[in-house]
Amino acid sequence: MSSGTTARKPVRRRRAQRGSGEQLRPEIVKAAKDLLAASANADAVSIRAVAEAVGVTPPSIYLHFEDKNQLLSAVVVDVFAELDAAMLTAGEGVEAPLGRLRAFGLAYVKFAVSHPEHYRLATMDPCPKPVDEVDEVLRSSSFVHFMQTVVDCMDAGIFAAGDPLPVTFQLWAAAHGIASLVIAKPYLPWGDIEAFADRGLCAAALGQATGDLLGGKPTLDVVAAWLAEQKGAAS
Amino acid sequence: MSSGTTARKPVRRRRAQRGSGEQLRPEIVKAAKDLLAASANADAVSIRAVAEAVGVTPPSIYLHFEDKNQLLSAVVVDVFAELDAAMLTAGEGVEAPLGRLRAFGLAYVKFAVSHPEHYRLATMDPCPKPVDEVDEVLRSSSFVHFMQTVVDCMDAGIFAAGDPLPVTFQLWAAAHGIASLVIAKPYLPWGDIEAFADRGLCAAALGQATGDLLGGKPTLDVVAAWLAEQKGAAS
DNA sequence: CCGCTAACTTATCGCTGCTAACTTATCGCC
DNA sequence: GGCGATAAGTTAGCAGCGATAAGTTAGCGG
Repeated sequence: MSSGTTARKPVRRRRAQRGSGEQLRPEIVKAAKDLLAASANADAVSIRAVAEAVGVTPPSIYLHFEDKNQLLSAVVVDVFAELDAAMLTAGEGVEAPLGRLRAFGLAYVKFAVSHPEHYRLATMDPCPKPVDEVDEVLRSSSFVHFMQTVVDCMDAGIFAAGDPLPVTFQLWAAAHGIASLVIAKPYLPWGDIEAFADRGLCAAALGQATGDLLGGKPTLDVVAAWLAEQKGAAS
Repeated sequence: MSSGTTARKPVRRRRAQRGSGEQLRPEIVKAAKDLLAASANADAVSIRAVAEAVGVTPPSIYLHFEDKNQLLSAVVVDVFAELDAAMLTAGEGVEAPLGRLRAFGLAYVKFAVSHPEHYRLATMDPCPKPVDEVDEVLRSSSFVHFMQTVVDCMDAGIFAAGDPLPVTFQLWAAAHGIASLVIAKPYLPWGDIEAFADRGLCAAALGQATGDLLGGKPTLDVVAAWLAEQKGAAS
């Protein structure tokens, strides 16, 4: 009877058409992603929970993913695509390279704060992935777009010309530091998070540019002297 | 027979003295910490594994810790103490405030890279902790020492005088960004990690100081103009 | 209508965190 | 020495986890 008190699965999927077994896969990924977003702690995303959300029994998951890590990796790919879209939207129509860099960074942090569990999974969890993850990261859309903007900044004379990769890493680390710290310790008095992020990102870019001005790798004395000089000139 | 193939526990602790049940607690923490350091993935630290390492049965753990999270929290406290010690050692004898700041930051990143699983547990895992964790973080030794050095930098005129907390947060985020990203994506071509950290930390400090010079919260135009001006003056 | 097989299920294993209930060693005390 | 009291630690077991082996069912070609 339909109103039974047993915990029988309420909704059972119809079996897929003969050739279209693959249609279940994206549904599984979406269910896992939604489950991750809905529950604060990541280990609430169990194979069993995902299976029930999709309306299928747990072993069916393994017809589409080798193990749980592969499923989560698929979720991560999805998350990165979403992040890239958010960044592109934020940078749309911003002509100045430095402005676009800022827009990207702010969008990055904003995305992380809005989807903390997704961001945590994508960037903080020890996710054993396939071999060529180097390429997967370095060629991901968001990273490529970000680095291209760094190149634009170099062309505009904002950063010293050279290999954009280290600078991109530095700015990425700055954005990630803000995002991950705010996510990991949300109870600390950060104040307005967007303002905090803006200040940190601006400082990072400014610091990189200024470091270039001082000759790439300035000694502490040079930095201190320069700061004193600037301070004197400003007053 | 003593050489049987059964998985019988090889070492069984002697029962503790009557009043000294508490002596097991630090041993449990140490075992958990060592286990975490030895195994790459954090969930290899199971109650059963810890119990066996100490030479005790699993339920005995619960005589000293309410649950697994409490045990891990105790490990985190230990880790933070170790981090603070490392930072203090690194800053010892460095008189210049900016130099001490740099020494602290480098020691911070170095510690994180040397003890990735410890650092991950302490700063990246969603650790449900007791109520007043705000105080626990803000009054932890390492944070206090770090912020004091920021104050020293303000007194020395390196940073604009004011509330040291936001600046400390910013610099912490910079250090954490570098540390956590290097830990999370160790396969990326960071180059020499200490150099990368030095550059990022220097840039962060420089960026904060320069941001102050430009009036606290400069607009993009001001920043771009200032950079162009500096560039012109330098050439 | 039949057999093949893709798609999915049932049943189960070994593991986990955790708990209830039991045992044992050590203590002060007589 | 013997004796309860109780701290310290055990055995046995629960529910839930990821994962697998083996069975079942539905749809399609012939």
